[in-house]
Amino acid sequence: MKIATWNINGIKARQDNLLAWLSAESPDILCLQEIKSQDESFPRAPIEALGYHVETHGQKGFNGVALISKKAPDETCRGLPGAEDDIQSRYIEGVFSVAGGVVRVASIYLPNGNPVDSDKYPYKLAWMSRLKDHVSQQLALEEPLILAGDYNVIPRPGDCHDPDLWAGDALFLPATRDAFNTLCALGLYDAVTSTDDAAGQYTFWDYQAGAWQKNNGIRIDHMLLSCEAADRLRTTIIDKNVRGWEKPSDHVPLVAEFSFDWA
DNA sequence: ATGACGTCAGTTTGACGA
Repeated sequence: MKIATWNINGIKARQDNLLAWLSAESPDILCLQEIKSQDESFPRAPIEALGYHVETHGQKGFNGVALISKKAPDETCRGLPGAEDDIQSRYIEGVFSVAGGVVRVASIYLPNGNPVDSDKYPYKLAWMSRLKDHVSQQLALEEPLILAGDYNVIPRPGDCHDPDLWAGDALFLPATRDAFNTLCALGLYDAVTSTDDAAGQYTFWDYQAGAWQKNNGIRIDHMLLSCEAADRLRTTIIDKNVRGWEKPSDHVPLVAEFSFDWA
């Protein structure tokens, strides 16, 4: 079973790229972030025409996440629990039946947090704390759990081209990395570094200043796994080729192959 | 160098992103 995550930076602007990628790669489950669309205006039909089921959690203009899957989830959860007054659409979770049990998959769009002297940074840290609380509950289920998405966290200096440039940024501040490490310390495995610990495995290149051409990238899209999921992980691939397509997203897909089969 | 570049909302320029 192939499970992927991709921040597409606008579903309407990226529809052709998405359909081409789905056709070429045929993932079983794809977690999308930054759909920048309301649920009712999400272009479901052409995706369904490829044989996919679509679950969205959108909002007007910004943010928005979705789950695209070859089979419908048995249940879904929209929004990260723990703050009923949070109206930003950044979390959707689905439970999928597979042979011998279930896999629980979340599409996550963690807040950026810049500028750090605004209320956006405390919102980011509070969101990470809520995520930790939620994940600790989910881990008690002892299920295969896959937390995939744009974390807006550069975990290590080797996950960016020039750490000095990121020193004061919300993606790389010590408090940000501490929160990410605290989350991982619940017992999660990073799919990328578990299979290849090398530096420079970027998932994002800015549109500006020729970042792609200079390979000035960062690794901020991650797939964190419970041990029950990590036991089934076969391979992980960052599909950086997609960054060179026409009208690309600034993020590329992260794809993991697991030894699960549909029920 | 709070800039470049891109998307969205919805009217032409501002908010937001990383």
